[in-house]
Amino acid sequence: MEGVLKVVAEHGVPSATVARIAAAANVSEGTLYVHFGSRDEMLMAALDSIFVDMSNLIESSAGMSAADRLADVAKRHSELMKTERGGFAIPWVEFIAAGPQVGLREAVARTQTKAFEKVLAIVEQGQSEGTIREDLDARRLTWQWYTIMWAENMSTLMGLSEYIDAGHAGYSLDLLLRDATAKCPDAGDAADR
Amino acid sequence: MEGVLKVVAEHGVPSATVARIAAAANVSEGTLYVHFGSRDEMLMAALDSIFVDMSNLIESSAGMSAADRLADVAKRHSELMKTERGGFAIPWVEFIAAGPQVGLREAVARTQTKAFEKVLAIVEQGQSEGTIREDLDARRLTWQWYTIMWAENMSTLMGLSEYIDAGHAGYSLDLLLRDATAKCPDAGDAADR
Amino acid sequence: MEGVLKVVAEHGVPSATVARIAAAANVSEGTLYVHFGSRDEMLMAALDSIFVDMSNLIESSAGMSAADRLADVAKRHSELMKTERGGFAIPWVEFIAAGPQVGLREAVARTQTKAFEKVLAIVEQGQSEGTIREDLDARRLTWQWYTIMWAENMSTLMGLSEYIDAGHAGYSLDLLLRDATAKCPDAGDAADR
Amino acid sequence: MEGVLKVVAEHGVPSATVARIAAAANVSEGTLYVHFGSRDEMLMAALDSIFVDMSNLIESSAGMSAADRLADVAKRHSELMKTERGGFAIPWVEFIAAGPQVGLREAVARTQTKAFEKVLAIVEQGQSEGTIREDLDARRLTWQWYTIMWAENMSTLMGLSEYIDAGHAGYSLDLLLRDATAKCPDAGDAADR
DNA sequence: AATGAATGAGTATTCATTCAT
DNA sequence: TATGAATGAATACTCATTCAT
Repeated sequence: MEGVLKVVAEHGVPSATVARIAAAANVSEGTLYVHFGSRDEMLMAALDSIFVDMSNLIESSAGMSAADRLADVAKRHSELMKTERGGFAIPWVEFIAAGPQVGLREAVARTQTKAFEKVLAIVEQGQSEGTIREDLDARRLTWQWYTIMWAENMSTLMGLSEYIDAGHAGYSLDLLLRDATAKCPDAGDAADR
Repeated sequence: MEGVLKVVAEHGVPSATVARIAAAANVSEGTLYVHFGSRDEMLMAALDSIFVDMSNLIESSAGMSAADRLADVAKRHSELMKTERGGFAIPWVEFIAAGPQVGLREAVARTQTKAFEKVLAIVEQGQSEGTIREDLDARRLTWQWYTIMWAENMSTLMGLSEYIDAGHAGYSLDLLLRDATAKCPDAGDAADR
Repeated sequence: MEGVLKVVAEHGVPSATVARIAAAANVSEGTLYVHFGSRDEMLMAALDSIFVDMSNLIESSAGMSAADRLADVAKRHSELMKTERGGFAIPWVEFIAAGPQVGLREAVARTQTKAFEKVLAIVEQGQSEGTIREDLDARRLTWQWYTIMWAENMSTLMGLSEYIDAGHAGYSLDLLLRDATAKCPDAGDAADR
Repeated sequence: MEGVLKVVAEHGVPSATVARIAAAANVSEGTLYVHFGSRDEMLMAALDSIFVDMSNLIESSAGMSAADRLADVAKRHSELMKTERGGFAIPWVEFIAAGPQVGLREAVARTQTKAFEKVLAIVEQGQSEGTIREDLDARRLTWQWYTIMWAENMSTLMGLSEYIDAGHAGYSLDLLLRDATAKCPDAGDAADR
């Protein structure tokens, strides 16, 4: 149900009440329970929809080289952060914080893992193409890439304008990608990786 | 009140109800209101207590060189992550993600900013001591350090055991600190920074 | 909701709690909030219902002469006072004295004003019929009539049995109506009125 | 305790909490319970103090003729009505409406009865002096006088400015006192009374 | 005698869920 | 299938009262 997402985006997870979801979806509360077993299921459905958005974001840059794709996805992620409620990123962190009870946190972890695999595929493709250094650990590089995305989420959530305005995320990403695409890494670094 | 932190870590901010806090603190709900004006005040007090813990963590390593201190603080942060409830880090992210409530998010941002200044002071001390490269932007370096800490928080919250077990945070930190302490940075890198 | 009135009459407005109202109405507290937005709305609805009862009382005597109607309404009011909970009069005074709350007092004033107009209409009808002296100020006469009704309410509330049993209200009313219907008022009095 | 009255006057009976009373009296809540057995006892004490004010009002006009005293007391009552919270009259009605539970209403009735006796004494004194017609029933006349006072209380409570501004109470009182002091009542009236 | 911290029952209100229609 | 009235447990907060100091 798309109404769920609208409400989550507008009110946050704790205030996404069944009444509000029903109103947003233009159905009665009872009807919601015909299609979902519980409010948690509705939230899970919203999380799935977030994952679809994430996937689209990651896959929409097909056709570019792997490094360009990583840069492009990160750039569009940054732009998303600047929109009204931070795109799907803010609801996503709210899901994480929804409390360990309902199983929402585990669902987010699963989603994160699936999204990780998608980015990992890009990195591995880059390595097989030869645009990303093969001596790097693909999983490690992908986690480093995510580290930067998470930091962007966190700073947006906290409203740390200095972090966002100074472009620290973009800077770190440049560094990461430049190193990953360098044809001749200096010996010392390469030995460690 | 330390009971608040326990409940926030266990249930998340939205489910940190007054009843649960009272139970965790082994007092009645009414008693809580003798000492705090509202649930929000309780949460704020818990946040303050988190900041004190953060400050202690950062300052307890006095006496070492700046780079060693950054590494030491990060190491103790990592260890904290592995304890029962992730130390103060889990409540801290819970606070951030608590939703655009009462101003909790803003309070967290203020706390983060104060903690940032403490780490920044270490970096600047390192630069004046000569143990940290002076050509680096101290604020940027501090944010990079925090980026890694945040990632550790997030992955712990989500229970991403791969990230934690593989020591990605430690690896990134090594990279960051090695670069920051390098006596003779190669020309290309130095020019950009 | 008539249950509200019962509770107000039994416990007074300050003690007309939602729990008691729900019990009196034989529904759950939650159900009350399906139909009313707040406790204040419940009280307001009860006040409206009181006004309807008042209106019915005033209008049910249609067909008589104006003076007879005034006497009849007062007589039925008196009888109401003697019933279990003083009819609607006790809740009504409870509302007045409820304290400078939500605007309950103002709502009572509006109700009183509307009820006043209904009695005033009877008086004016009597004047145009010629059964009530035209040299009297209709509004003043109506207020005098209400003064007697109020006293009956107050004495019932306080349980001043002497006032009620001795029929002081009926006596004062007789006096008022006899004077109002006198064909040839003595000159001195008429000049003042 | 004078603090009680202050709080009752400021907040009304239902909001006259023990905490507020303690604050107004500059003692701790515990201390209040050293001197009073319960909040109700505090309110009773406040009611007694109201009675003292009432008595003072009634007795302060000693020295005048009985009819003048009745007029004088009523005049000062009117003036009291126009002050901030209607002098003691508003708390008095609030006590009546406090609900039949606590016994406050009965206490008010006793107070009213005692105050009635004081006015009755004036009337009887007037009859023995010869300034008030001896053929009138003293109790009835006193109740009639109270009827007017009550109406003033009620209209003030409801904020019925028309009633107050038009001076209906004063008018009715004039009528009552003129009739009560008339040397030679016309035969018809006298026969009835 | 005076205190004030502690309490627990009670306050209005919200909300996920059920179920007869 | 869709509804929405009904529910009751839970929510944050208040307050009269007690009692160890």
